[in-house]
Formats: sequence, C-alpha cells, structure tokens
Amino acid sequence: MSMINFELYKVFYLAAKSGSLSQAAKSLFLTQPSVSHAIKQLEEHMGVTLFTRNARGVTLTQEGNVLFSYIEQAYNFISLAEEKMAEFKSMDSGELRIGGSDSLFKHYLLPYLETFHEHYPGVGIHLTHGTTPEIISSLKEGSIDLGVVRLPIIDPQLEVKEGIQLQDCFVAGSRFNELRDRVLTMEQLTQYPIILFSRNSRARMAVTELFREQGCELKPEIELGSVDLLIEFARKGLGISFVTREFVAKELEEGSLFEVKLDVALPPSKVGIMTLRHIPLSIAAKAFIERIEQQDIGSRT
Amino acid sequence: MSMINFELYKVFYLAAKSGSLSQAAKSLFLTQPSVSHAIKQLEEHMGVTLFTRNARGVTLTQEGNVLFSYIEQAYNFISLAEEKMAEFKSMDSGELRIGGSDSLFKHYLLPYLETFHEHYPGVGIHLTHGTTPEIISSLKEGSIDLGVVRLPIIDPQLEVKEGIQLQDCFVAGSRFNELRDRVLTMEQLTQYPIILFSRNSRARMAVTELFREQGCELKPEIELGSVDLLIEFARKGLGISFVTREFVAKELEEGSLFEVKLDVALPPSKVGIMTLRHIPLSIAAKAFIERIEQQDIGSRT
DNA sequence: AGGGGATATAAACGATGTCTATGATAAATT
DNA sequence: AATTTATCATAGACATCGTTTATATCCCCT
Repeated sequence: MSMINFELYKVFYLAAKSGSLSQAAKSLFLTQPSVSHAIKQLEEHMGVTLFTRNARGVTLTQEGNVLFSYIEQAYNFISLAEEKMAEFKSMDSGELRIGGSDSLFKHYLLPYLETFHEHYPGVGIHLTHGTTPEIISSLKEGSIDLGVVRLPIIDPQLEVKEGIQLQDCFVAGSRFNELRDRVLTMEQLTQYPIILFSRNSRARMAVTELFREQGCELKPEIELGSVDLLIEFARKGLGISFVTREFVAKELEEGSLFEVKLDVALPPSKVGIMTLRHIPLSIAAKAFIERIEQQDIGSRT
Repeated sequence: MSMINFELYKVFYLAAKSGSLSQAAKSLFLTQPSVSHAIKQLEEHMGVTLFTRNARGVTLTQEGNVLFSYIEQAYNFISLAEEKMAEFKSMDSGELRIGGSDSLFKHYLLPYLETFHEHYPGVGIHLTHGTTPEIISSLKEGSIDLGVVRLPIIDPQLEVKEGIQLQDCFVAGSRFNELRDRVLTMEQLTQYPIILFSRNSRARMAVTELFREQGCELKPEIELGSVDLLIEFARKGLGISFVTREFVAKELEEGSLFEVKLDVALPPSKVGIMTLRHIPLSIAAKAFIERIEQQDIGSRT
C-alpha cells in the first residue's frame, strides 16, 4: 500500500544512468554495497528484477527500462525544482509584489526599486496602486507581498514597519507671492482657493478633520487625483495645494513653489510598510524590506 | 551539491496536497512531529520557507507553490511508475517475446500460447521465426526473451531446458500403400521420391548425416519450406516426407498418412527452451516457461 | 590460468529519522 | 470572555534503517 521510499529512486536513476552500481555510489557519496542493497530493496518491493548484473556493470532489464523511463522524468522535474529554488534563494528569480499609492511609488519607493532591480534583475517587480483599504485587502488575500502607505494603520493582522517621516503642507506659486513671508491662521487660509487630493485620500481626510476641530471648513475649489497635478496646478497659480513637503522639495528649492506657513503645526506622518503578521515573506520581499529599513535608518540621523 | 533526500519530497507533496501536516502524517503512517521535522529540513536545505503555518493547517507560500508545481509532476510520474511495475508483477501488462520455427509455434507452442493469453490478456505476445542460429543471436542481442528450438544446442551462454521429446520419421500417403507393412532399409528408401524440408533445417541436416554414415545419400526430389506443405505433398502422393511424428499425429490416426518404417531407429530429439544464462527473465517469460515445464512434466509420464 | 573489476553477502556500527511528551498559538465553541 | 480543540513546534530518548567494512563470488580479459 505505502509507496516505496523515494530515495531509492534516486539511487536507481543514477545506477541506471551510469550503468554501474559502483559509479552510482560515487555520485551519491555512498559505498557500493549500499547502492547494491538499495537496488535490491527496490526489486524486492516491486517483485521485479530491474538490472542484469554482469562483469562490467549493470544493464536495465525490460521492466527496468520501463521503470527508468518514468523515473527519468520524475528526476528531471526534481532537478528543475531544485534549480528553481536555488534561483529563489539567490534571487536570480522570484517576484516582488507591492501595493501602494502612485505618489509613494514615485516619490518614495522609486529609488529603492531602481537599486533593487539593478542588483536582482531576475526578480520581477509588480506594483499595484490603490487606496489604503484596497491595499490591505490585497495583502490579506495574498495578491501582494507588502503595502506601502501613510501611517497610522491599526489592524492587528498587520505587521507595520515605520519608514521615513513626511510632513504635509500647503504650497503656492508666484501668483500668491503676497503670502511668502506671512504666517496664516487656518481661518485666513480658507479664504484662498484650495486644491486637494481626491476625497478618499487619507491625508485629505486627516487635514479636513484637523481644520474642523478648529472650527474651520477646508473646502477645496479643485480636487485632483494625482500629486503631480496638485503640484502643477499650484505652480500655475490655480490655488494653494495641500501636498507632502518632501515630494515638492525640488520645486521649493528652485522657488517655483513656496510653502504657505500656518500658525499651527500640521502633524507629521510616517510612511509605513505593511506585511501580514505571521505570514512568511518571500525571499525577495524580505530582502527588499531590509534594504529600505537600512536606508531609512541611515537617512534618519 | 548533493541533492536533497527524495523522501522529503514525498512528505512535502502530501503535506501540500492535504494542507495539513497531521493529515500528511496519517497518509504516511508517521507522526505529526516527524512530518514537521521533514518539512523543516527541506526548508532549511533550500533556504526558503515553503509553508505558512496557521491554526487550521498549512498553506504554500509563493516559493512553496512553485516547488509544488514541479514536485507534483515528479510525484505523478513516480505513481505511474509504481502502477506500471505492479502491472508487470501481476502480468496485467508486459511482453513475451519468443523466437522459434513456425512449425514449433504451430504444433508445439500454440496451446501454451493460447492458455497463457487467456490467463494474461494484458501481456503482449511477440513471435519471431527464424533458423536456430538466427534465434540464438536474437536472444543474445536481447530482442527476444526465449527461443524454442530442437536440441541439441551447445552454447555455454545459453541456459537450455528440455521440453517434450519428438520423433522424426518418414510418412507417405495412399499412393505408396505397398509400403504400409514393410520395413525398409535406408538403401531401399532412397529409391523412392523423398520430400525434405529446406536445406538449412537442422532436422534435415541431421537425417542427411545419418544416412551418409550408412553410406547412403538422401537426396530429395522435392524441397519445401513449411511443415504443412510436407504433410500436404505426402498426402497427395508426391513422395515420402520426412516429418516429426507428433506433428502428423492427426493424419496418422485418420489414415491419410502412414509411417514408412526403417530397419534403423532414427534418433529422437527434444524440444529445447533456450534463455540467456545469468540474464534475468521478464516476469512474463518466467511465468510462461514455468507453465511449459509443468505441462511437459505432466505429459512425460 | 590468473588478475582486475564488477556485484553480492554478512555482520557490526552509527547516523538519521521516528516517536513520546510537551508547549505554544490560534480558531471555534460555549 | 473563557474554554475547548484543533493546529504546528520543540526537545530528548530511542530504535530503525541504511551505511560501512570485510569478504566472497563471478565474469571478462589478457
């Protein structure tokens, strides 16, 4: 009933392949009697003579030949499997599936992805963009390995690692130059045309809530679906955009945008890398997260 | 360098298939810790986590899934191999390849072949006819499992089992009724038209030699290539045929042929079943020979 | 004939895999 | 929320099974 010890097939395969029990023994780092014994076990279990023994080695019998034709296939698959696994281990192969927002991909993850891909060109990178809840469900159903979102996240099933800290702020272009050196109250800010990210963004919800706590209503004149557009519209003078300061570092430096300061500090938020708690990560995902952590720690000093 | 113990793949396959280490343990007649340990070995050897462990069993990881896709194939081939071998053992499958002369096939082997085929319809029967030397080389090159010929055979590489004894004789039809109750000398016989089997037949060579020893030349008027024709020609009165008595038993009994008696006894000869010495027989061949031996022993009393 | 190379056999040994017992954790049940 | 009942993990003792060493046997080749 129970199947034969698979290990015997390995011995059989090598013996048949080399036509010699002694030879097979060498390949297997065993002694010849051990191989002889293994073959005998196979033969006894099957009730079939597999080899013709003669003075210069062994030859497959009719039945042995048939067995070999099957075992050869099996052996090849196992060899392939082991190669593939070795590839995974050395990351010459594999997949890295990340969920996040487009802006985080572009402004936060991109450099990591570039160097990762450079080091491990064999690993395929799959990016899925979506809202935080969408990303969380992707994680839970196993279609992505990790999610990159803005904190805080409170979900007991998730393991969250903190990344760099980001600071949101309001920015404007030259049309609002009058505001360059002023410090506004919330109340005053709401007098200006505001450009916000689309309604379901967490950052937007947070800032709206913050204003409401102070009795202000932050009502956008324009709603956009991409951070790039928020920047572009602000530069063109269409309003004051609410963006992440780190994502507009270039524009702030070159002066095409300036920060509209408020008399209250907007709370900073951190980037979080989410994975499923107690679910092992793929080799590639593990390596990727490690790289991010080391970099971020370095940049945090 | 060295490959992983194949046995671990069996454990892995069943664990993945059932999604439970405990379940796999039951299938393998092992305990759960044993399976747990086996999987751990695989994982450590490969440097890859294969399963996600949770409270209701195990699930394959990304990498585990890839491994499984290979191992599944291998497992299936091994299963097929074991089935096939079981078929060989039970002779639901296999081949029986016999070399011999057409006359022995028809008059000697046919009943055995019939009952064998009846018992083991799954075993394919291949008959190859040829001269004794041809059959011997077929045997030595492995294209047949056994040869059925007239003895004696002297070849140290061959294992020869004796079958039933056959007696050659001269037979004639009604046209030679004058000879029915006479006993001829060799000299006298040669006065009649003789019909012999073709030149390269061993039986013919033997009888020609026998006559020559007595100073007679046995010169055929007709040469034929088939025993059936020898019988037919004799019945039609075209001459006196040299045939095996057992092969014309029916004709002798019904009187359409009668034996032409000589004053010297023609030496009997035995049927021999040849196999290669020290070369294992296929299951089917072994079984077939056994059947013949038992039958022949019975009929020898 | 005899040497060399192959496999077979036997018995002692030892590594490896297996088991028992126990612990930890999470889901299902109450 | 507490309890029960699955699951898998771990540790250490044990025993099996495979391995080795030593020797025999056989066949081929010179």
